[in-house]
Amino acid sequence: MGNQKLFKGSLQTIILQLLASNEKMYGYEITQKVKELTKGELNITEGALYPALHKLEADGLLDVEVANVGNRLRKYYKLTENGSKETANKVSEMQEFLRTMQHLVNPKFSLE
Amino acid sequence: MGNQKLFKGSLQTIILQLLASNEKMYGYEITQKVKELTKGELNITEGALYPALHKLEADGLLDVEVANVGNRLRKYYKLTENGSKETANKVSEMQEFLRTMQHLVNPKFSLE
DNA sequence: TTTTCATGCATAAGAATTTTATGTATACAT
DNA sequence: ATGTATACATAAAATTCTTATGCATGAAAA
Repeated sequence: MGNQKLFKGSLQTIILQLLASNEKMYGYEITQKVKELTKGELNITEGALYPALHKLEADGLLDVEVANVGNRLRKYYKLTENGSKETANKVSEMQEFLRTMQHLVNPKFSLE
Repeated sequence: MGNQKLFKGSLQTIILQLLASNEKMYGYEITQKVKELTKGELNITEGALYPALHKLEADGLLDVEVANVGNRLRKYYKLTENGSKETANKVSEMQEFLRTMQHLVNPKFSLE
């Protein structure tokens, strides 16, 4: 953490990209997966995650499927057809953003 | 533009990094330099820039020097000693952030 | 056995950062 | 005259997130 604020605006893209490679996931699973993949560097808070999932669903990018596992509730999310298209767009934008930022922040930038 | 929102939280770091490689700059110059360096991809708005500069100054990271050029006012900003340290920190955080995001968004991520 | 931790969902208040919309002013070009 | 570039500034609104709660199950630790 510490640079958590830098992730502002990238949560949707992260969720979509995870669902592009995992078919279906539920909220808590997403938080754990992100923590694992980033070695604890990024912790998605529930206060950010659940509203984001609801918005993606409202925008038609995700479908929900409620399941009962043991005595616990799970809401599995997966990409809709339109969600897959938007994922491709958003991931491209993210990569372009990363290239741009790297150009600005790279040490060799000092020489230009 | 389009991915402008992704830059949320990175404006301070961009300003500091520019001042780390340019000694002193004024607000309008910063907007033009960023536009040039990113080939128009990133446009810093004045409504974001000026409050950010004032905050960096208030936090003791920047010093101001007012100048008159022609009949126009310019406020030149430069890093304080403490500002240079903070720049190093923030740039490191940014690079760590970029690595993390690239790991999450990279195509090969789908294979993990 | 009671308190803590992990799982699993959710929302609301507040903070931080940005966009959008203005406002002022000089000066050159159309 | 009107627009465009330069140069500063602020205020209202939007966006996105953090922090603080709340509910509920179940296992482990104290």
